[in-house]
Amino acid sequence: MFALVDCNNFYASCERVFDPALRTRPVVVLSNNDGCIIARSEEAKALGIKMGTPVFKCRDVLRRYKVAVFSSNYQLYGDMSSRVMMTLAALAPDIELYSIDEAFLDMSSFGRFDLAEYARLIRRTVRQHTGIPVCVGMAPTKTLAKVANRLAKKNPHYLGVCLLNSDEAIRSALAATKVEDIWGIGRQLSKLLYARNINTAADLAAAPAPWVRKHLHITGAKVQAELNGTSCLPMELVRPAKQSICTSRSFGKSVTTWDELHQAVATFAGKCAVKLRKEQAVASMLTLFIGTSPFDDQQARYWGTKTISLQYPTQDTMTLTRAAQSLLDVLFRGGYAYKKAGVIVSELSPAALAGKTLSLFADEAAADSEQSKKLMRVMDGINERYGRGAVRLASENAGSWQPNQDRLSPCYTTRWSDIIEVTG
DNA sequence: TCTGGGGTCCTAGGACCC
DNA sequence: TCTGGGGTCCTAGGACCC
Repeated sequence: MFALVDCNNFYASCERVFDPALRTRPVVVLSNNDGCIIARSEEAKALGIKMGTPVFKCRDVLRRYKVAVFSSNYQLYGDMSSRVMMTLAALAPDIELYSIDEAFLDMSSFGRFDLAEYARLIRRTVRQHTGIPVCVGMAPTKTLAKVANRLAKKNPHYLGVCLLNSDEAIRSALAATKVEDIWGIGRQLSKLLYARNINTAADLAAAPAPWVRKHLHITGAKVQAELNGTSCLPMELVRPAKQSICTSRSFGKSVTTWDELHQAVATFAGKCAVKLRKEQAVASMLTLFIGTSPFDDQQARYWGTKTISLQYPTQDTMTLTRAAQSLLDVLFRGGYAYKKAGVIVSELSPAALAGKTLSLFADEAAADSEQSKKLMRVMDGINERYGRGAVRLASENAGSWQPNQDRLSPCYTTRWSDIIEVTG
């Protein structure tokens, strides 16, 4: 048996934990540039506010119903997430951290427990330790546990727990689930399935396997097998090493000058370098992309992307920044209103192995120098202690490209200065 | 006026090898 | 007239997830 524990309306719930006055108000959380709605409390959902709606399209509703609106505060959500996960890890030994607000638990060794009762215990404990409401779905495969969790969320009388442990329970759960609500079946595949009159999870489970293999490929075949009770997706107890790392942002205002774009690109490359060092990895490739708004029909459009392979695998801020900026020199075209840019580092390998193979060309460095490593350690140490950006490259400048974040809540759990009242 | 960010996996097809 | 068989690697693009 697998359990899927999923936090309810996670970002909205995080904001609520620290402000009881919000408990009776609808709450929404916005995307990075305060552009779209990416999390909604139940009350906000009831107002008809859809996931991903641009804020400017629902401004009236937000105002009329006094909806509490927040910029996204990933420091807060990340910290709340680790509290939830630590609580779960104490309740079940084998846990897979699936996303910021979800975890799978391996329940196979809980045979002598009343699973429904244990699920309720999980729910109570997480609520008590963190203030975050969660739902628990349990079933013989991960995909069925997802189905169960969704039912627990949707039907209030389940009281946040749904256990699928009999053929009968599984059958009726599958019949009550549309194909588009199955984990692994997205928009395109749903369209294909509906066209074949395969409408529910029960229909998909019963569809001819060769047809599924041919049209939904190997991933769809696994989904079908999992719906039929054959577990194909094992627990991943250790997080696999990252294959790529990306830092990208939409700009608060359009950027037209090379200078400002240069600053943004340096900042994104610098953030990638920090993430690389946190991952203890080095990168061999770097990609830069820059572009105009895809929504603005009045302005000329441009989208440029270019990748280079680095001379040697690196995690050095200056090396990566120089590489990104050299790509910008190639990609930049004057006369456009740029709205977005990003840096991706890829071909990652463990930093511990870097430089262990000799360069073919003896006079070229094959890895970051000791000096570079020392400098990066010091930079990271200072920024850890005094806050992000306390020390940085001069080229990483703030500018009008910075995203809007007008409604940011305090970092209640990670920053003293945000919660200490200054009384003079 | 105003539209997110960060990932993974799979497949098809081309280029190339012997 | 008749023109093989069996592979690998790489990349772009599409699909999915949260």
